[in-house]
Amino acid sequence: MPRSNERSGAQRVRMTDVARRAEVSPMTVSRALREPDKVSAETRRKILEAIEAVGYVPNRLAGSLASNRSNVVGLIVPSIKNSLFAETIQATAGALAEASFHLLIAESGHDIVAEEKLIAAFVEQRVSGIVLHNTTHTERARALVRNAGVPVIETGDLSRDPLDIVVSYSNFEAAKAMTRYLFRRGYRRIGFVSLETGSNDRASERRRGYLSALESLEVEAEPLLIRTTPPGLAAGRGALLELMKVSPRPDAIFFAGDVLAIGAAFECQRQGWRVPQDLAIASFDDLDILQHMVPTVTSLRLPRREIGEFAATILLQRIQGLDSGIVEKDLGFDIVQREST
Amino acid sequence: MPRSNERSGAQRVRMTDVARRAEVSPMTVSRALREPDKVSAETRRKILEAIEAVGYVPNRLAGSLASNRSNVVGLIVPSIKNSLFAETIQATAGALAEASFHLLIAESGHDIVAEEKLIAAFVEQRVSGIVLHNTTHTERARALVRNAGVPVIETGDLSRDPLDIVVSYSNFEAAKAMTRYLFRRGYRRIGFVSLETGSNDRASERRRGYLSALESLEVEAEPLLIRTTPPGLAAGRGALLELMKVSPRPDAIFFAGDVLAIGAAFECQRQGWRVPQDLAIASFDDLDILQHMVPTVTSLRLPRREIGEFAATILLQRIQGLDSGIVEKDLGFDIVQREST
DNA sequence: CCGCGTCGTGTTATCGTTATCATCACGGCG
DNA sequence: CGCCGTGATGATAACGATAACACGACGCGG
Repeated sequence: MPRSNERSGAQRVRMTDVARRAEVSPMTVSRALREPDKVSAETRRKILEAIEAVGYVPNRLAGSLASNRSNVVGLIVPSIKNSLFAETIQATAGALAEASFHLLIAESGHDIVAEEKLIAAFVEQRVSGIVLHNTTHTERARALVRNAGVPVIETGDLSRDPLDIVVSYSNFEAAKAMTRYLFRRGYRRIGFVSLETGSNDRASERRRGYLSALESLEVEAEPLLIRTTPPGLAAGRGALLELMKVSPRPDAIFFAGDVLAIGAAFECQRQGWRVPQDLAIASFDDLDILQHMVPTVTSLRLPRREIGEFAATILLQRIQGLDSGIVEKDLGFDIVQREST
Repeated sequence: MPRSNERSGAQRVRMTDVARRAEVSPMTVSRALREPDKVSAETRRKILEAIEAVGYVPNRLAGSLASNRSNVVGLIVPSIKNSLFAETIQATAGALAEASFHLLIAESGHDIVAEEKLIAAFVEQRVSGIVLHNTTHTERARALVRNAGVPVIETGDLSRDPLDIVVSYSNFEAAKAMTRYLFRRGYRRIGFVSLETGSNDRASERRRGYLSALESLEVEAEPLLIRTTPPGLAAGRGALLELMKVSPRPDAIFFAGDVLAIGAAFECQRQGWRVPQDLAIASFDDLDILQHMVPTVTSLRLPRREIGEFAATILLQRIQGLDSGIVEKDLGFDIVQREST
């Protein structure tokens, strides 16, 4: 029964058409494309010529359906705009591209129910792998990926209860290390600013790290020196102003979220507070800009690129059935000391 | 003939299984999911119950193949890391998500041959639309999308020779307007820095705009005051230093690329050059940070979010066959004056 | 000189949906 | 009272590829 051919100018060329022109069976065309070695040189030549001549573009939907394999990987981040993720995404996409895999990207906005829906959508698309930046998920989401049997990589934090594979660094340890570093530099009233810890597991891990460092240093945590804010430059500035109202003032502030430290550093300049003499500033993510500011800003260097590459590599291995056995990869972090502390 | 079921724990549930359990035909299940109105309330209830019970997840690969429609849109940007694109991507993804469409994202790295390959890959995936940020393409790429009949939206610049639909602002006009604005502010030796103009059509349009402004102002362009650099903060700094060696010095510099102005502004601070007294600085993209710096930086505000939303909206209309007839949408730009000029 | 592994290719069934048309029960209306 | 539109459902044939097996030709060893 013929079906309506809705798409306007689309010249629909099938493998059969190529086969007819090359005077072989469709199966041979299929092989010529996927396993060229299994086809004689002469036949291959004829087929490639035919493909060129008729303008054939393989239909991967059909291919994936028949072979039960797809060359698409799904990736979900809390926010595409966050430059922190951008580099990881770039690295992931790059590594996947080499294996002709593509990336379906979506944004969960820190909402685990939204994440669940996106995971469902990805499973419907039969992606062959999923990369997540959150480490907490709805029960339904967990069941979904379990039943689908899709390999999943979590990259936001080392998780206690991984879905499958984890490639990350420890937010807890990183925050702890930075806090201890500040103490070692002589700062005693160390303020801490993080993003809202509610639905953001990374933020709360960082806060835990800060508190744990203080405890190990036998410094009593001061609630007044701990703040949470929304994301953004302006919020960093706001948090700074609040903290500087506390008496006695903090002598250092550790900004544990995205661009907060940058907003704060600018405000210091505006207020005429000297950094680091009047106030030391430390940041979490080592954004490029930190090493260009005046003064340059101390921060944690996170293995953003490495996380992306590693995630892609492991995923590809799993997809190709070569189970590396790796369940958790801790890529660590570095503290980069600069003028601000 | 039974086929090997490679995927490990994947419980493969088909529509048929749901149908059997709900005691209806698969077709009714299909309808219950896509056109609920066409199924009686009672039947629908049974079907949803069955879906829940057996844990059915529709296979969109099969669905798309059969219906010749997909809910995936491809998007290609020169660089994912570029924050300029991030906001547009976010807006596009958001608008598409509302219609249950997803975004396949890839990076061309300013290489039109790479772009061509990506377009081919997207067509193979049978995406139902493509969003491109470049406006120059290989002939093969043009043929590819033409034959595939896929709607394409270009967003990088208003193009003279659009592939299909253009949603953007004019880089030429924007650069021209900013240059004229600087002149109006009293600056007479206006330097210009852009990214390499070779494969980057936007960069060369901006340069044309700068030159055109000078010409209209009857100011002779000075080759020494015009530079191109690689992207990045350090490059902006480098360009600044080069330009400040020219004698007589420029009294203003217009940085027409990504984060160049930011790097330069920091270097001014470091060198003790007062902005804007010793040197005025203007930037192209209105990144958030510009309004937080000290001094705040004048820039062009580009409709990044609007471009993304509009692109998605138009694409969806085209996909749904409601041709709006819009071929080019100029979303304009604003000059935001701040302390640096 | 025959059996058998290998190479290149074709045949057939299938992947899991959806489009189209057929069917059937029902009810209003002339 | 029978005709016919309407609403709900089903049967069947695609969609465009790939997996698995079949098959003939060929070369090699015993």
